[in-house]
Amino acid sequence: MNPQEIIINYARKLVPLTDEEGEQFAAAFKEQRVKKRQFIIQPDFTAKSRYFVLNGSLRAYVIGEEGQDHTIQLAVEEWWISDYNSYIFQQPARMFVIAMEDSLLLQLTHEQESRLKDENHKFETFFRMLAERSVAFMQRRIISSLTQSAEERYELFVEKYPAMAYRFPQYVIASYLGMTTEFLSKIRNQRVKPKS
Amino acid sequence: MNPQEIIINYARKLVPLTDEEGEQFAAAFKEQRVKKRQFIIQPDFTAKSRYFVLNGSLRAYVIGEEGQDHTIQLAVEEWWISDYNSYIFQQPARMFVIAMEDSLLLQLTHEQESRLKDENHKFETFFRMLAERSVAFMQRRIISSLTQSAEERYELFVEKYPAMAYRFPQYVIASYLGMTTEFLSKIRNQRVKPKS
DNA sequence: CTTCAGGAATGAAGTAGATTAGGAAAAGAA
DNA sequence: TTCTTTTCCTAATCTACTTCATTCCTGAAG
Repeated sequence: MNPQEIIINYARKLVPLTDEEGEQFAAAFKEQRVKKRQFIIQPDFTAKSRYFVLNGSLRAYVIGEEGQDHTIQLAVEEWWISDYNSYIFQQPARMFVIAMEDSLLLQLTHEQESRLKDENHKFETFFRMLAERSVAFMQRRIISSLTQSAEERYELFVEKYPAMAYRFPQYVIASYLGMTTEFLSKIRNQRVKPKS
Repeated sequence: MNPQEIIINYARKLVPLTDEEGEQFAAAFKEQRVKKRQFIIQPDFTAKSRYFVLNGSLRAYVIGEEGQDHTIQLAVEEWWISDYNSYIFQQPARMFVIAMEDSLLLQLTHEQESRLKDENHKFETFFRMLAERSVAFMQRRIISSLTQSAEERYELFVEKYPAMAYRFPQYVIASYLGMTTEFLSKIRNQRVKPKS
């Protein structure tokens, strides 16, 4: 499947599109290849685009006071990534977004997205649904952080996203789940051992 | 200002509406009075509506394994509240939503919202923007929970929402910020003392 | 006025998870 | 291959925060 087909297919999971609408939608995106460790978003610059991952993986993070990094979002195939606070309000970003592997992305600029939404009600609906899904996703993450222990959060994560749990290095998972890499190491090895 | 004017005014902060469109928008809502401690959403029932607060205050929370409650969302005048995971996907709720004071709400059912979005592109835009703002808001909360200590989270909260910080009982604020009421008490009293 | 319930304060003891510091593997790069 | 960098592990110590237990405070209801 080529990139255009993939993004059209994806969009059709949320809204029905004619072939013509599909093409119109896909035409708003631009393919972008990024190499491992390349940044696509950096603090103080406004995030002009959001990105859809065709293949590869990325990570959004912020740097805390004492230099530790905290993973805000992860993305693999068929996920979106950006600094949304920056993208939505077109304000300077706080986050880094970096490629974890050589990746192929579809870039959608804020302008192109606006144009799409103006052109066709269905595209507006699409982005509304996308945002609502993010809300639901983030709410689950907030609930998890409020109600669960580090170990429970990790188990839930592995259960829901087994592919991610081994694709990203451990320090990334740990900082995504809000714990240190040392502690995650402990949890992982406790889980394996019990062969009594 | 009457309830209709308030909600129209509110909507106009996000999208321009003619007087006629404003009326059409407001007509989709139904006023609802709730008394302190009354539930408007309960686990296992599907959240049929979302609510806009005209006056009063509400709180959404989940009950953890050991019976502690965790505040997921707070709402005062001009805020919205519901169990969004339930509302958006029309699935059984996990949360309680309860009135903290006698309150006056505008209820918008899922059906009425759908009708609005179908009738006029502008309403679809409105709800898209609402969802995007939630995304940004929740992202900030996630960042705060990952990067800040209990004390820092509280200080940020007081700074951004000073009105809420004293309107809600302390145990509510504490469980919203992810700490115990005892610990918040300690933080508060440390902050006041230093008169050296 | 009491009585009672919801909420807040305080302090002692316990613990989940962080920090620190060491080194061992993987995995790239040369 | 060898060198370098990145990632992971182990274990001891430390601390931010929880738990538990008790007392205090306030306002509303009788």
